[in-house]
Amino acid sequence: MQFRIEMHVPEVVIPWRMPRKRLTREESREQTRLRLLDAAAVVIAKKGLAATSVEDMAGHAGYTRGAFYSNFKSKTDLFIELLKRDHVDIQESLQQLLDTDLSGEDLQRQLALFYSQCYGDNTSYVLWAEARLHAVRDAKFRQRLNALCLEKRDVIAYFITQFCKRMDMPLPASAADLALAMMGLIDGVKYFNLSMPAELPDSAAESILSTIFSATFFGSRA
Amino acid sequence: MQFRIEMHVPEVVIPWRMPRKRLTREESREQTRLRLLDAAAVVIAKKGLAATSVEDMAGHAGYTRGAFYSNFKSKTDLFIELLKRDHVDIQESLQQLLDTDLSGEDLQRQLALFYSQCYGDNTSYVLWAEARLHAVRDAKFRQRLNALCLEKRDVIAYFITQFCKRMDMPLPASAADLALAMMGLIDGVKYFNLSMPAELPDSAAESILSTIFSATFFGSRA
DNA sequence: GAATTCTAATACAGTTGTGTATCTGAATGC
DNA sequence: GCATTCAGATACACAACTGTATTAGAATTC
Repeated sequence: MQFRIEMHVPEVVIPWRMPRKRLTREESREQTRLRLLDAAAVVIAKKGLAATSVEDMAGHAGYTRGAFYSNFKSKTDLFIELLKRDHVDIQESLQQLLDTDLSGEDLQRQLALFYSQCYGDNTSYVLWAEARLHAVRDAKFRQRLNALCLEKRDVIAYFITQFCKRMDMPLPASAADLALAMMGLIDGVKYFNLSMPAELPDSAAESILSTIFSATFFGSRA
Repeated sequence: MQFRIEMHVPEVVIPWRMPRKRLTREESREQTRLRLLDAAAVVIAKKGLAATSVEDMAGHAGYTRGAFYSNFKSKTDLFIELLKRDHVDIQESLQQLLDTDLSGEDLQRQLALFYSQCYGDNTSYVLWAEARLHAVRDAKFRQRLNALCLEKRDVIAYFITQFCKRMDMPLPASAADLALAMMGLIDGVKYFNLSMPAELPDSAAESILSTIFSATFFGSRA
C-alpha cells in the first residue's frame, strides 16, 4: 500500500451528447468504447498502467467492469488500442505540420512547433513513456510498439531528407538514424521540461533543441 | 549438537562475497541488505516496480518478507536506496572518465565511451526509466530524483565548459541546458538501441550520437 | 552458560484485484 | 406486442499482496 499513490482522480463527468438522437446499439457501444478509452488514458497517465485496475478505468468512465470486459479483452488490449489511437493523431499532426512548413527556412519556429506538437499534452507523453518501459520487458509488445515508432521515424526521416535537399545541404548522417536520434532527443528533453520546469522551462527547452537541431543540420552557420 | 554456520541463509548461498568469514551482526545485516538490493534491482528491471512484490524481491535474494521489512521501510524506500547506489556509481565512473580524457580532442572516442559508460548495463537503464516515470506522478519522489539528475547534470556541464574552454570554442548554449539535452539525447538513443538493436545497433547509436555531439560543439568543422 | 538482544521466519488478518457466470432491461425484429 | 438479442450490472470464487504481530534461534554480553 506504500506504493499506491493516492492521486485522487476526479470522477470524469461526461457531458452527455444530447440524447436528442436515440443511439443505435452500435453507436452506443462505440460511445462506451470511446469513453472507456478516454477515461483510461487519464487514469493510466495519473497512476500508471500497473497500478490502474480495470475497475478504476471503468469507474472513471461511468461504467462498471462488466462494460469493460464486454468491450476489451484485457487491460493490455485497451492499452494498445490507446496507443494506436494516439499514434494516429501524432502521425497526422506531424504530417500536417511537415507538409505545411517544408518551404520555410525558419528552422527555429519549425522546431518549436514540432516540439510542442509532438505530444499534444502530458498525458500523451506519459502514455508513451509507460509504453516504452513495457516494451523493454515484453517482446511481443515491443514488436508492436516498434512498428509504430518506425512509422513515426519514417515520416520524420522523409522530412529531414526533403529539408536537406531543399536547403541544398548534405545529410549529416543516415536520415533514419537522425530521425531516431531526434525523437530520442525530443523525448529526453521533454522529460526534463516536464519534471523540472524551473530548471528547464519551455523557452529553454525549445531553445536548446533549436540549437542542437540547427547545429546538426546547418553546421556552424546557424 | 552440531552447529551450522548461517543456518538461516537458505538454499541460495551467494558466492561472491567472502563466504568464509564468520560475520558479526552488523556485517551479516549489511550483507542481507546488499543481497536484497541486488536481487531487487534484477527483479524490478525484469518485471517493473509496481509488478514486483516485496516477497519477490526477498525471495530472489534468498530471504523472506520478514528480512525485507526488517531492513527497509517499504518498497519505495528500497527503490530510492537502489537509485542512490546506482547514482553514486554513475557519478564516479563519469567523473573518472571526464577527468581522464579531458585532454584529448578525440571526441568520437570520448563520446562512445561516455555513451557506453553512462549506464553500465541495461538493468540500470530500466531502473532509471522506471524512476522517471514514477517521478512524473509523485511530487516528493520527483524532488529527490531531480536532485540526483541535477548532480549528474552539473558534472556534465562542468565537463562541457572545460572542454569548450580548452578547445577554445564558445559554448553554443548554456552549459547546464546543454548537459540536460545531452542526457536526454543519450537516454533517448539508448532506448532505441535497446528496443530495436537491428534498426539501431551499437555502432549506429554511437555514430549518430557522435555526429550530433560534434556538430553541436564543433559546428561544421567535425 | 544464562540472560539479552537482535535478525529473520512464520502466521494472520485485511485489502484489492481478476475473470467468469449470471442476471436485467432496453433496443430490435417479426 | 411478444420474443429475441445484446450492452452492461451484479455476484461470486479465488488469487495475490501488504503489513503487523508473534516466534525461533543465533550472536552477544556478563
